[in-house]
Amino acid sequence: MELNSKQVTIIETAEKLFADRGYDGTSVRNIAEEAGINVAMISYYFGSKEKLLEALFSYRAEGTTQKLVSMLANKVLNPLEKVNMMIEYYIDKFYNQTSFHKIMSREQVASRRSAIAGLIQGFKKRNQQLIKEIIQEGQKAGYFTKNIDIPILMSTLIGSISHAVTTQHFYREINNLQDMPEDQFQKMMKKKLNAHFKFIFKAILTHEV
Amino acid sequence: MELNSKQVTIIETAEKLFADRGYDGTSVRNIAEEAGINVAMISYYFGSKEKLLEALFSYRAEGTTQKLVSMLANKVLNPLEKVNMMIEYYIDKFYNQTSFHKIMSREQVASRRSAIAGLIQGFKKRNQQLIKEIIQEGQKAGYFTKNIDIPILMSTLIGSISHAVTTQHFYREINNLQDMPEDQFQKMMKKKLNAHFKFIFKAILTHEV
DNA sequence: AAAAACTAAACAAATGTTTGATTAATATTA
DNA sequence: TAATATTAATCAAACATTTGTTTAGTTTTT
Repeated sequence: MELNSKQVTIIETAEKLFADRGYDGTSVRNIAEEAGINVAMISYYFGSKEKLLEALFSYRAEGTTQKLVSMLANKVLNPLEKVNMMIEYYIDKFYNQTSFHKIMSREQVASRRSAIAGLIQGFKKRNQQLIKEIIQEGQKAGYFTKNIDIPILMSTLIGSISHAVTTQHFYREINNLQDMPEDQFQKMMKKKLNAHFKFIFKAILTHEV
Repeated sequence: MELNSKQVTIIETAEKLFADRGYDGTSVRNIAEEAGINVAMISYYFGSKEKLLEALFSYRAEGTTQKLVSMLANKVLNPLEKVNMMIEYYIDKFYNQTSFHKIMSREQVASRRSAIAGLIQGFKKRNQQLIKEIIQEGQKAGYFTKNIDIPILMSTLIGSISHAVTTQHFYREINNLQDMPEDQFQKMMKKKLNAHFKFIFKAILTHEV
């Protein structure tokens, strides 16, 4: 879908507001006001509020799977290095698109918007298939142990990162880090999460620590 | 807060609807209709829709910390056994109160309802403190390694379980398990998650697999 | 008789969407 | 090039519903 600059403005404004207040907690007038446009423009460009959400999903989805595919094709990296790259990729993705992932994490709990549910289902299925291939490659090469439950492994990765990122305001308070600048906090968290998950995945995949 | 049976009906109906459609996606008339009561009864008993949500949180929160405290006090179990009990406890908790945790996981992403945010913050702070004590006990006794990042460890546990439970409809589809009866599916998932997290926690806490 | 529980109806405010008109940009013709 | 026609973009206002809450009265319980 081709988007002009005004459409992008609307989508990105909606993204911010949906992330902060939820889809149902955000009115089209909120979006219009924040984006500095007339309410009618939302219907004019997207048809409806719900289709705006779908447009947002399409907008953010493009190029997601691509990265994983190129990782899989890499012939230089061994399977564990690929897994580590995947971990880095997901952590970066969640931090770089926090607003979008807040919306996504809410929508996937129980989306009454079936078009969105279908899109999310599609991402998940596709990505999980790719990761399965990376892990199976490692198993064939004798790097990884057999009997790895990939859905649960992915749930651990996605669920943990998602939880850590979307609730970081709580962790700032719990650990008295309210005054730490955002970029510094993020840098710290990224580093910690990377080390943490690389350790966990190595333990699970190789049974070595 | 003392609750009569009608108030409990309202709270539990609201819980179900909030979990399925979100707080803002559920109207007081939805709740009234589903609960078979007059709309005015919600204001009459709880004051407002938002205070109903607060009442729901209080209703479900009671006795949560209690279990962890009694676990901590246990003198027979060694620290790793305590950690394993905690894992079992959280997995059971999420499965037994799925609706509530769906609401909670949505609210903690970014709650505009400060009273709720405060309550969640309270739970988290209290529970994390208790778990910290269990782990520190294990470190003093020489069972566990030093330098364990408890917030990230908890994020892994809570985030993963929460994600697995709240998105289990996706995992049914991805793994073609749509036809498996709910209780059988849950039993399977519980078993898998238990084994998975006990393995992970042992690896992190003891550096042994 | 007093208090509590319950109800239908009304309230104002907010919701997503459409209408009908106006302005701006682009294409076509003279 | 200048004038005109056509399409796209923008707007304020109106639309019908739906929202959470309150009122004023009735029924039930104590």
